[in-house]
Amino acid sequence: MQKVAINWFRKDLRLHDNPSLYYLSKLPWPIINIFILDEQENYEKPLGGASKVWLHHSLVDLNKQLDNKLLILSGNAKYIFEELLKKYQIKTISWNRCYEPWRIKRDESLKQFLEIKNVAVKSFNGSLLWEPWNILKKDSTPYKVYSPFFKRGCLCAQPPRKPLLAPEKLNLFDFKDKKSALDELKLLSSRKWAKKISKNWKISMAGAENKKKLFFSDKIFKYKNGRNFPSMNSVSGLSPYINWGQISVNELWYQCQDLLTHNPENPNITHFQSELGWREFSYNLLFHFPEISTNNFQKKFDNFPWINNKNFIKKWQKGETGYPIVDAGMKELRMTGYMHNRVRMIVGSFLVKNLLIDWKSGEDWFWDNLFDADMANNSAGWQWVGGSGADAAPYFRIFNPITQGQKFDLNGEYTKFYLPILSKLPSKFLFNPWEAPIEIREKASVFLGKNYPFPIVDVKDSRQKALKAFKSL
DNA sequence: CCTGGAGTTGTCCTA
DNA sequence: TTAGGACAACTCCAG
Repeated sequence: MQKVAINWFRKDLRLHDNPSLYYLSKLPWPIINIFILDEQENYEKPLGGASKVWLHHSLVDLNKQLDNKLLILSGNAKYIFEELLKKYQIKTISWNRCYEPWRIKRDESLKQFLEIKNVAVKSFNGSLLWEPWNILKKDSTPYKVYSPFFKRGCLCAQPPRKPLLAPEKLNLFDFKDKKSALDELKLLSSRKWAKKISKNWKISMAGAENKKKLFFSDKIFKYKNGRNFPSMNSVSGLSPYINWGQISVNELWYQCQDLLTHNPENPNITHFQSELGWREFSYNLLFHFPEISTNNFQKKFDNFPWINNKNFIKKWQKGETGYPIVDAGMKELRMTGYMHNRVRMIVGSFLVKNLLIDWKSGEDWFWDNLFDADMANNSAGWQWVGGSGADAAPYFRIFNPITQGQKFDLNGEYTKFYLPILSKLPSKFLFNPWEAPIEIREKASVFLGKNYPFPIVDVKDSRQKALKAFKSL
């Protein structure tokens, strides 16, 4: 039997700074590169629609980079490896670690199974700057507050791993009896929507590299403040690439370190690093408190009197709440598979604190529609917005969608782009069109209840209701 | 065990 | 028009 090594690609779809692949490239055996669509092993949260679209294009690209020798399969990983063991003498199987609770469990039992079969199993850290089990307080319990987690925990720990280069030479095993092609995974179930949301993205390693270059050459120097303004395009936009590993956070981290040597203590650069720190924090929470993806972190929220009005959920999803900044955000999500961070907070606050809908409904919708849908970030983010999370926003912090619009979308560029129907409205009324005199609305061809909805709730009333409900906990 | 300071992202009212 | 304080109290964390 042919001796081989297997590199199992998961959420590390890149050749550079890939510890697992790098390791195998130094061994004498030809490498079978494999990707397994294993979402059916995660009953609770199978991949969302947008994630599948991103994955599809990513796999096309990765396969190309690997000379068309990527083996793409779908199903239960254990059975798949069992089959491969019948055909090959597998010396080593190696992968980069994932941190979702279901994967940790699955990988553990898989490791045992493979070791019994005399396969050497290796796993590496390819996606976190610090391993969650290494960042603990002095009493060796995990952190629950971001600032000490990052400042004391991360920054005082061993510095992150330095990035690796792509292996110079890869001895790729030519897998002749490919059974499943990418198309059989049916990742593009709705081609029309898939096409629409992919339009603004180059979903490939080259696309990732471009976006990264663009960010580091210029945008990062306005990051700290610019990131608050959705029309400024000052955010990195790297999250989907980070999610699937086309970009390595270690590379980002050390690129920041490099920049910092020429721009010491530049607050824009350190701010971006601290955003990477938030990702670490989310993973830290998910690792130490795996229930956060389904349960309120603060138990008292289990008694919260949510009003799970289905009609409101629908309107929120479609961007028909009557609050332009909220609706624009929800349209951005459906149109591009992405939403600006500032707007994520606004639509999140609105769903939870004005519509009184459980954060899980929001989490589900984001999971299905975001290219960067990531279990750790998504649950931690929503619990933060909802007030039920670790170190969450205090309950009285309720965003006002009118004020937020006026403050962060000053000239309405963002809102008008996603809601062209409002483009002729004077900025004074852009975020509260129902308060505009009827003549002004008519002149701008805005007909409330016809081509743009009336607000579905009153923010003042609903704010008071939310405050009361939170107090009752 | 005790103590004190601090805690991503806001809003509203009042003077 | 603008700046400052109230909003509530609790838990986390380090010394």
